Amino acid sequence: MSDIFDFDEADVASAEPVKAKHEPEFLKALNPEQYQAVTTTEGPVLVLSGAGTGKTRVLTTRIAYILAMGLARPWEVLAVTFTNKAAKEMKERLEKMVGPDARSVWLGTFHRIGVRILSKYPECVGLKPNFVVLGTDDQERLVKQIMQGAGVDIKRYTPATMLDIIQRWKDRGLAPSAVTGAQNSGFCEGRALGFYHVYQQRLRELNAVDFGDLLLLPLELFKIRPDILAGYQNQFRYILVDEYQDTNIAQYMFLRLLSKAYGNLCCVGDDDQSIYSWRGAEVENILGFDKTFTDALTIRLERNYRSTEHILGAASALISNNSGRLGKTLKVANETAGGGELVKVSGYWNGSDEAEKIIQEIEVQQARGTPLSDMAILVRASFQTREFEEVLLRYGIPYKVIGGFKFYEREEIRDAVAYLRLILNQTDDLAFLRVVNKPRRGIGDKVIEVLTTAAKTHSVSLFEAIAWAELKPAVRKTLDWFVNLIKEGKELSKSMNPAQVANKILEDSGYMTMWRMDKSIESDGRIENIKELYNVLGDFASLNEFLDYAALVTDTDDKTEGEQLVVMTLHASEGLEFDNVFLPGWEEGLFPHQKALDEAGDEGLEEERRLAYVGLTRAKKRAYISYASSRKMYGQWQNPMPSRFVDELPADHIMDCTENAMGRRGAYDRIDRYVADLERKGKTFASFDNWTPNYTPPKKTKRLGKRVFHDSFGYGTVIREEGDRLEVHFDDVGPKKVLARFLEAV
DNA sequence: GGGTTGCCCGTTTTT
DNA sequence: CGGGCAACCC
Repeated sequence: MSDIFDFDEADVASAEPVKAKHEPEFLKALNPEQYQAVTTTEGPVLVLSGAGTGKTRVLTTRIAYILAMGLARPWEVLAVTFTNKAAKEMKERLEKMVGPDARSVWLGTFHRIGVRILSKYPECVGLKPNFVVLGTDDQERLVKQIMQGAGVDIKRYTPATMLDIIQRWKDRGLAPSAVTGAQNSGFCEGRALGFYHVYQQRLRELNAVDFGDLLLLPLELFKIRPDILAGYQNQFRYILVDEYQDTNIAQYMFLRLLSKAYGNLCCVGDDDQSIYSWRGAEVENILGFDKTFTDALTIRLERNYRSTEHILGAASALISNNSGRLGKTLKVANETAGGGELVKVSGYWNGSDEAEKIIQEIEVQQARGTPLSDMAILVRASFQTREFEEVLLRYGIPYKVIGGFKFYEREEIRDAVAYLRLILNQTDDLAFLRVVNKPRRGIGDKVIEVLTTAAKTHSVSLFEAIAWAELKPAVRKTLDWFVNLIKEGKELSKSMNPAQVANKILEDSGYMTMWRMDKSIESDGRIENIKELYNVLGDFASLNEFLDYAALVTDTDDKTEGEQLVVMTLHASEGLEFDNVFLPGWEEGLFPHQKALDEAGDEGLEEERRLAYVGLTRAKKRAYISYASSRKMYGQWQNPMPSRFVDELPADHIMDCTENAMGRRGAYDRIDRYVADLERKGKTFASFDNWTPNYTPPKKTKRLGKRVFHDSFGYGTVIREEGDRLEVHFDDVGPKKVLARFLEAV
């Protein structure tokens, strides 16, 4: 598993590459545009690659072509992706085409490439070898510490927001000294920039970097050391970039710098699939490619090999509502009789109705021959997965929720990794703080304070400070034991494999016992996860090697096993394809998401629309869009309107599958709700013979019996409610009818 | 130092 | 409605 991310260090300087005379056979499999994208090796090239047009094929074939033609040697080619998954896939496909040479190509995520460069010259940017890459939780803790230390009201100005601001600066390639007054955020009375300074300083003290640094620091390095930059510029004859629409400004600067000597930069992407602006991606990179790179050639891949005409027609019409596009017209490469099935659009009464009907349709489709693994439910927000999980469990259908909680972000895994980090490196203060009192050993804030002071006066790490600090006997005993434990682990790691070391340390420290004693429902899962970690560790020769890997990998369990239905967010679906795709929750407020509209206005709306486009274009044969007229969000029933995206779908490509006779359905629904209400109150439901369809259930029965406060009448108890009109028995003035909005819950 | 209660707030997520 | 966190109490 680690081998995917290793590089063969074959950068041996030798003579020029040897050029070949004949075109390789594999070019014959390409269509004319793909052929052009592959063989136009010189100069800047932008490949606008629509959904399903064979972008990965172009990228891998292009590298294979460059190598086969002898235009460069493997280590002179740099290919960057966003995700480990994409890198892995590309590497595997390349290996099939060119054999072991693939291992010498610089192929990896931006971050992985960044680490590789930084590991070679750590001192130039103030790092020591073996620096730590921080996870989000460590970053946030650090920011919080800094802000609290500066006396900031953490509730008013949250560390998460602060960290976000820092990240946006880093996304733009701005070190603290480069942020100008105008770019400083108004956040926290303009103190944000100051915190950024301190944050970077603290990172260096801890010999740590965050994800943003993996790009920012190489850029800094190139600035300070033009000789090193020149070395890389001369090395990389050809640079390729995947998912260019998702790059941020720092990544753009990185690519621009490195491609300067040869100018052979090939970016592949689709502006219509840019869905990550909220984390710093800059659509301008792709929109302005031909302006920033002079003489750039733009090649459009518009032949779609994936979807039917109806799916493509619906998707194209939808995305045509966006302005500021580079413009592509997707054409079906393989025509189907009648254009395939129409996109089905259904309205349902509520979220659970929607979930149930979708699962039923999935069963029908499965019976008709589509394997579960060729179907997917794509949701806008992760809370939507819950409703589907409930139904899937009830129906006994194997499924997998992708994304959500990542393996390496789980508490128990971060803890276990922290133990390992500390064993390898006793100056890792963050790891120390994480595990010193886990399981509880009676080491609290006070002891940490003492250690921090001792560490400062003797300029050592917290772990080393234990030897110097003045401690109460009981604490002394515990900490000496802890020191011993870690040192013993260190000793063992010289002779044992990482899995054995981890097992020993997690047992001896009492960490495993802590979870075994834990009665909560999650504890079994946590123990399982740690066992899974032992498995992963078994693949590594040393702890060091494992930690390098773990820092940049967030998921091991994204792969589905056999016959499983996948449920995931639209964001996570980018780059994937399925026979049948289900797109629930197309409702105003949810999709487009209200927050996207509030925060980014029209831009936000367009990004939401691109997300819808991404979702639709994942489908090969069938797409199902649906919305519910009532949905529980934040514990409250909402009655959203169908999404405007539903209206934007062209009539000739869709079929309205909403069950007819809405009136009847309306009646049934109201009865359903009434029954649900009765059940909630613990009553049984007798018969709805007497029920007229006009019955409207009271909106918020849960206010009954609640204590409330009224400005003029004082405290009281709700005794009856009719919509917003409540009858309250006030302690002082007796029963009164008042409007809910004049009351405060107590 | 550890457990409990009460309050706030609520996207998307890779590395 | 529920999770996460901070203030509060033992």
